[in-house]
Amino acid sequence: MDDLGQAGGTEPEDTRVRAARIQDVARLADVSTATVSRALATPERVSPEARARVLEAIAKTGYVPNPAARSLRSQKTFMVLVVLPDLSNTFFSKILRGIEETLFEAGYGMIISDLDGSPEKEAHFAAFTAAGRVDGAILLNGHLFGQTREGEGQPARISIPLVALCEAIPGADIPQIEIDNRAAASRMTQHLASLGHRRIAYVSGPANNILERERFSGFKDGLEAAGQPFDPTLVLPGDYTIESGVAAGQALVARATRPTAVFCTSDEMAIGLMRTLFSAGLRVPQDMSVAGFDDIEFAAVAEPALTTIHQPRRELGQAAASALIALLQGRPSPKRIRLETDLVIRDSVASLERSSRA
Amino acid sequence: MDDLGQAGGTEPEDTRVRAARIQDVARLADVSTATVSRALATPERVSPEARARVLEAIAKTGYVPNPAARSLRSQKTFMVLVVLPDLSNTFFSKILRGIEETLFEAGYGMIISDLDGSPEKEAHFAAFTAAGRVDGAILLNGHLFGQTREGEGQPARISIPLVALCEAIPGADIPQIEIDNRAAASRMTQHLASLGHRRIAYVSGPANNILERERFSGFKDGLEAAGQPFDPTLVLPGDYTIESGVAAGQALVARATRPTAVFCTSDEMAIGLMRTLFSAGLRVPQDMSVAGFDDIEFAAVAEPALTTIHQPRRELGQAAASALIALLQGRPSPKRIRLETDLVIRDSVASLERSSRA
DNA sequence: CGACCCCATGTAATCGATTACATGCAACTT
DNA sequence: AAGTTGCATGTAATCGATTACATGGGGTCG
Repeated sequence: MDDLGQAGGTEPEDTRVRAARIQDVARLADVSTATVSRALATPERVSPEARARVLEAIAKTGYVPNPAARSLRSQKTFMVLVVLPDLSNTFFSKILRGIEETLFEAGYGMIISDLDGSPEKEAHFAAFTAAGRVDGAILLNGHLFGQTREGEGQPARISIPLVALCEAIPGADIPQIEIDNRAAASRMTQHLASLGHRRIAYVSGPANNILERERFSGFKDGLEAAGQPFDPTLVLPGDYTIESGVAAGQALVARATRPTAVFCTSDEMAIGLMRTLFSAGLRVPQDMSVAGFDDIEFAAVAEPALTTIHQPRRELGQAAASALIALLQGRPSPKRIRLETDLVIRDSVASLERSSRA
Repeated sequence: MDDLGQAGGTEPEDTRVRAARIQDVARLADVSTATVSRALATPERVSPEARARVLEAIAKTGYVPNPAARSLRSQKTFMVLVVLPDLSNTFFSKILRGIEETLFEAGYGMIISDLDGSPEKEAHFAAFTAAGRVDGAILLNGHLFGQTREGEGQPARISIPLVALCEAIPGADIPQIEIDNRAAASRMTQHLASLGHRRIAYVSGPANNILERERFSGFKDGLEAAGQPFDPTLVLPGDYTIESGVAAGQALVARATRPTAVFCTSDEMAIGLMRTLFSAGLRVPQDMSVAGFDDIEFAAVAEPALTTIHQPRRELGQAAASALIALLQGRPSPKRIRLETDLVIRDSVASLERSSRA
């Protein structure tokens, strides 16, 4: 309990001052605390003179309302929880930015929870929301809280407004903001097929992941639309990370007959996979075409520049935040928002000239 | 004010229940609220029987202490603000993860503020901390709050524990967690020089940025150590982004006499710059060597794989969070922590065989 | 000119947990 | 046996802002 030893102690006088309270402002402005509160919340209900005195007193004292007190009384925190599976994944950063921007404009703060695949953390944050520590949450992880241990002495569930972003949550009756993963994957597959590719490999996302299921369906849709049979041996497991792309590349390189094109369901995997191909002496797209998904910043500057599906990440974040804010303010929110994707054609996919007629 | 229209309304009964309060628990366990509080905060000060009854009641009601009330009374929020200049920058994501992990283990939540170069946002978050909404803050943006408009009716400044991460804050008497940017830049420069490079270009970070100043000093140190003169025409402006790397590449390509090596002070710029070189038909490292800084995930899988300075990003985040937690708990914290960097040699830098003897 | 209304403002209850202080009881000391 | 100590527990003040309700004064209407 030794208080000393803290960094910051060279200044002679203790600058750590007690924050000004509403009472201090009230006294200085010679009004009651109620008037101060009203001057801030409902200025039109306070006389101009009183308002002016209050504002002056606020400026003089540097008063900022104590959020804990305000929150205790009004049962609002002006905080939103953002739940995501992996904070260090590049894909999320721009989405987060979109969320943060929009929340900020509406006066909300953002608390981030990186689940990191840990059920304990999930339980913790479930309790966190239940404790009323946030007004709402944006879920990027594809499922609701507490779906784990059901039954038992389940206490009264506190439900706060939720919004699902990117990974739709099947059973949940909450706004879902997403792209049409299935259609996008189908489109990319057909693009590859249209360039003559007959042996198209698919590097998947994590099993049971909703995005993966959608994209995989889209992949099969695309093959079907192109009149091509689905070959399970051309499906390689992945989990959207660079490393899994590298591993998938190694698996492909080791094969006797290789696909002519690979559709990776994330750019990170595509970039990792290309790396492995280069190391093995293969060229992209001459020896193998590679397509990605997401259009992260590095897709455009990869070598070769990556053909991929563009996701409006910032807009996705903004849309999710807007939907949540609508709910928080008691306004209706659309149940499902689907933002448009684009097929971005760059240099990693080539037309298959010869031997395209198998 | 129409309440209807909200998503979530198919269930017949309203599941939104009032959360259990400490009084509910107290009544159920047949003790006072003080005992409930003590059973949680200081279990050893409560009889085993009472404690058991309290815990049972808590389990039954699903009680979670109201953080607003707790915070109001105890003047603690168990929240930490993380201030960063650009959330969508890849470099920060792993740092954030390190921070989040460590904070989480200590029971702290993380609020993120992406300043985005906006003074308004900065002012907002300054007020935010002043309002006691967080117990401490980790600053990744290289300066303290409120250094903008000084003077004026500066209200009593509330100071909370702060920690500077990555970008040291010159005057501030707070723990600084960083790497030795100057030494690292010098090392890379000497590495390039040792491979025979005599014309080494430097792509800078934003002007006035402390990192930039350090790295630039290191660059000059390195040249001096290698016995090379500093040539201002070989300094190209950048701001750590991919785009600025692309721009720097264009500037280089346009030159009559080009450098044989380029030291980019971020991997993102290096990757962007390489992209431009390829587009211009130049090869890396045969025609020009390129070095980066940071060792982000994509550095290892870039083509060619990027020679760079490795920063222990996760550890940096963890160290900053640990230092802050120490301060928050009244323990001393070292004023300055410098984590080790590594020179990671990959394929983007080559030895200059011929013409190295200028 | 009296009744009524509205507006600006003040008073005080309230949100829910923490904790200083008070109390009562049991065990121990001399 | 009286006094002391210490533990478990309860009572109630407290944190700071919001807001329902009360109040008083000025204006309007009949």
